[in-house]
Amino acid sequence: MDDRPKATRNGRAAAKAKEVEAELIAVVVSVNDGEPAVLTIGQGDCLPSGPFALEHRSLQSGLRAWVEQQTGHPLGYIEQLYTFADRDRADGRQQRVISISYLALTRKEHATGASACAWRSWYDYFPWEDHRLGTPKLIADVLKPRLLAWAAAVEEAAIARERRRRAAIAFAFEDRPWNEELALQRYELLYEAGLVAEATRDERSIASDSTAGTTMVADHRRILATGLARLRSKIKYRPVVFELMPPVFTLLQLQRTVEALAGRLINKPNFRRLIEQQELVEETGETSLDTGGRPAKLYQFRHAVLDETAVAGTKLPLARG
Amino acid sequence: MDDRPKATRNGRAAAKAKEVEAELIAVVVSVNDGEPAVLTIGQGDCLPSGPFALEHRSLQSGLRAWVEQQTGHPLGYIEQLYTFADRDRADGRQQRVISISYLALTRKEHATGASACAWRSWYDYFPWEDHRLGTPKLIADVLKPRLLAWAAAVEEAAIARERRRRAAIAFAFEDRPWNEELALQRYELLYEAGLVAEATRDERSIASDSTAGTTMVADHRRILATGLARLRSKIKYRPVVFELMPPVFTLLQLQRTVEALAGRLINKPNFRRLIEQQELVEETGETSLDTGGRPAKLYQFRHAVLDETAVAGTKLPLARG
DNA sequence: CCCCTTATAGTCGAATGGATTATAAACGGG
DNA sequence: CCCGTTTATAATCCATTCGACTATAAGGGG
Repeated sequence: MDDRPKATRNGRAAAKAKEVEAELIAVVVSVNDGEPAVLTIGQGDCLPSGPFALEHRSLQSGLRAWVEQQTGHPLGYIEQLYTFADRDRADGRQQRVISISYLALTRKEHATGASACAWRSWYDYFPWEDHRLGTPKLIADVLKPRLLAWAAAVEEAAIARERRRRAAIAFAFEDRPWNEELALQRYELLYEAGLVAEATRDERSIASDSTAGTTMVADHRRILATGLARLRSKIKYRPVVFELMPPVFTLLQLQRTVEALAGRLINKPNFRRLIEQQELVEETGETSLDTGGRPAKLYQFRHAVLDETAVAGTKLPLARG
Repeated sequence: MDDRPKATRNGRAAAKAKEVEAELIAVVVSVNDGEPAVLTIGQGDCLPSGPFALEHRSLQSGLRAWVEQQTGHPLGYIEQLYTFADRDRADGRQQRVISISYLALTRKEHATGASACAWRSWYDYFPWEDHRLGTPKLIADVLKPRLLAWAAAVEEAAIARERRRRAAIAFAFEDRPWNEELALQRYELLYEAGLVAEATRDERSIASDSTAGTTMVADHRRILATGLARLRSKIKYRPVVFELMPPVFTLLQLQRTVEALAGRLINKPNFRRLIEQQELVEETGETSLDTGGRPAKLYQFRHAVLDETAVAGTKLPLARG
């Protein structure tokens, strides 16, 4: 008796074609001078990607190889995002494609040679996500009225109400608080409402007159939104920001980086207190003079904390620790 | 010019075989009378699984079909866990297998027909994870000495120290606090140290005399550990427990379910306060008499909270909300 | 009726977290 | 050289949260 799952032997689909093509796709992020950027190829409308092939030792190493080949950029920290399969392939082939997406954090610095790649700001693709200078006018002027119109366009009152509620939660209408982590829900809502060009393109329906943000190929923008949402969530409970920082930095530079990711401003004293009480950084003893005012102390990441995983914040009232 | 990623056209691997087999695999969880269970097939050594085939509309629907076919159990809530590919297939075929794993939460109640499946307790597979009745003796009696021996078995002092530190963090040695979310790290540590049978089996090395927990096929136990860790983490910030509860329940039943998942006890008054102030439940007006003591109020889940996603707990000191 | 069991409410103090104010140290212009 | 500007850094205040504990209520069984 072999030790493989029974399903692979007697399942009802065992006789049919089961082969699929597996594609690796990367959301490579860096932050430069307070501007979050993503690594693109083509006309800035495509994420680095390539098929998973026999010569790759693992999914991760396959991804690294493709990104390095297409952009000249070696990757450090990477983490799996999501695996998609329900993509509509326009060509008639009876061949499924599975996309395994990854989030990579890096620094721009590496020279990229002559590759046809470019760093583009996140907020080119999601202009409604940057709230650092206040709520973007785009939301009140364009998105809100069109989302409400989309809700009103349906017959049933219950569905219309549900649409309004979803829009209100995602985009902070009706005095709700803005939640930066809902980036993916916002993109999907705009897609449903036909407010991003991908939706009308996929549907082959009437082209929308005004659509928001720069378009990408296939579902790449959705994958980018997935990475954005994951990163905004993760910076809150894991010290991943430091993957985006130079070896030595000031606390304000660190704050600006987090603000760039979160798309909103942070209270300065409280941010410093948070960083210090978690003992995430240590002083180098040096100071930086090019701040314009009083010199700022330079810090470096305490790599030791990466292993002190034990400090995962509980949320349950556990008994007698 | 077509709109597909360039990589699929001119990559260096384009000429080689790129087809892979995609396998769907499910960790189906339920909790019955305070005992967490996982749905298995075979001799309790195999998770429900099957290949992703053309007739499946999506990964999720493919998974649902396989689980229902193999176990007769319809699935409700499911979420993607992780996609693996670096498995060693013993057979010599030059064919990669990608495993896409899912976590499903359900209730045992559904009649499962005559399928060859069984509910097994989590803690059969991970006996070191149940701390409800105190720290299992297994840890101090077996795992700790063998982990320390494994650390001592290496030449370099730095590596030995690193091994000791990893073991101490994962298993709460040296007065560290126990962290129930590290279930996956613990399994992987035991695998590295050769303390689970899968490790010695995969290595085809000397069989270990004493190994811990019930073995599973291939890497199924690792996938189960992944699901366990994910669920233990998720119950802290999303109301997923209710997927495991009957429509109506007492607060103590709810607490026992969370305790079963977390593998540790919870402070009763504080748990009640937490549930109530989050407004997760509402009274039905009924009471339950079969508690043994004073009748307990019956509650039901407020499904409205599922949409109030806005309450994602922040951890950054954001400015002026 | 007493006692045991479980349910439910309330209290107390430490710690956390958001907002604000105060002080220190550089620079540049008059 | 003083003075205003800019930025860094420290300290304070207060509301809320959270863990641990105590007290009271309401059923069943001997």
